[in-house]
Amino acid sequence: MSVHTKTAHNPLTPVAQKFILHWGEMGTRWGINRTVAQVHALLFVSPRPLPADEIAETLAVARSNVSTSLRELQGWRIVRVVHVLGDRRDHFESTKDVWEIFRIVSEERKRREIDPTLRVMDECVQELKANPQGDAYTRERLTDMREFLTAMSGLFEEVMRMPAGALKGVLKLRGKVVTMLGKKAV
Amino acid sequence: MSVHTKTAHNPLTPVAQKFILHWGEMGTRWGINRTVAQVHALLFVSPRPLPADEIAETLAVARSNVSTSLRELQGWRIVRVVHVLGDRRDHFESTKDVWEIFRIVSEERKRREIDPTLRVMDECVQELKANPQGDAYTRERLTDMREFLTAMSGLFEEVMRMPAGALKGVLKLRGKVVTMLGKKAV
DNA sequence: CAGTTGTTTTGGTAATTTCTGAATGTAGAG
DNA sequence: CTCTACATTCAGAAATTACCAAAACAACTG
Repeated sequence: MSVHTKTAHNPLTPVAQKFILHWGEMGTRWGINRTVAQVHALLFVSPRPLPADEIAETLAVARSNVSTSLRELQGWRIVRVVHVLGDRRDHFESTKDVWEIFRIVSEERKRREIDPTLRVMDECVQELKANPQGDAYTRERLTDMREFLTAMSGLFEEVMRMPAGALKGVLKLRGKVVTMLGKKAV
Repeated sequence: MSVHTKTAHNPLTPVAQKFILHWGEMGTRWGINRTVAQVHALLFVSPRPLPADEIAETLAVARSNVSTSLRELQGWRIVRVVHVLGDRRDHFESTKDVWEIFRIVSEERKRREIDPTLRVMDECVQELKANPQGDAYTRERLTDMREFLTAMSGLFEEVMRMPAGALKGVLKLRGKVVTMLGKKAV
């Protein structure tokens, strides 16, 4: 049984551990399950794809928990299955490009959370327009909010469409671009 | 006792209710307590500052819960106390400018969540530099991540420094700016 | 086909978070 | 000073969420 131990017993370096734990905490703050975030962190720093059981062992969580987390991460499209020759097990690897990760996760959250909100706001404004029962103020506020979200949403979409290496460019231009925008905008 | 009922029994219009409920849900998704988000939503659409007990009644939650939530919102600096003549009670009002709300909340979250992360990343990279125990790969990944976060953080700060009305300007320029950035960046 | 390996589902438990009601604290009014 | 209106704090109840272990399921292997 444990003759040909496939799981490589890789006991996290202190630094990797530190990173993974912190990433997990951050996850919880942003409404992401701690284990999910930890699995992601582990895959992110891992030089090779890992099989689920190794992840479970390394993070000391239940095998099933890892399975669920991996599913979730695949849903977020930042983790995918790969195969290793001579090993029947699925292995998992994370997207390594940080801008790409950011882009995908942001888009996904927008789709799941902002877009529905926008729809609700539209409905609200619509309903208030249909029968303006005196709450002109509320209507004004909701209209404001809707416009803001629509605007941000659009801007966001454009930015996210930028190629993966683009951030560096933006950063080079930084100060200038922003002050320019600021001036024209005021 | 209930002779001079001060609480004005304002039973939310259907639309306000819809908005408040949705806002509450959204809050939970972003790691913000549902009640906190609801209180904020209520104050946001309310044409006048509201006293805590009226909020509690309108949202049908415990008075103490409202107290806590208001405290939290004041911590976020998007709600403040005001006073109404002839009324001893504290009244609360929300910032109404949507860009301002976004700006403040974003800054606050950055300060509370991104900045500490950045610190941890720095430490990690530092430690890996000190004793490179073979995990060159991890080091590379963490360095990447740190650089990314630093960059985003800086860019973000600049954008957030833009005046409240600036978003409109950005939006007018939208397409152009982004494609320009995109081009120079690739 | 029987055995092996790996994944997913399920039901229940543990941990965390949220919320409440009662107690306590505070300040103006009489 | 005392009474009352209002605000805050806090311990525990209630609800939610995360987690595990076992069972069911699926897919390969020889």
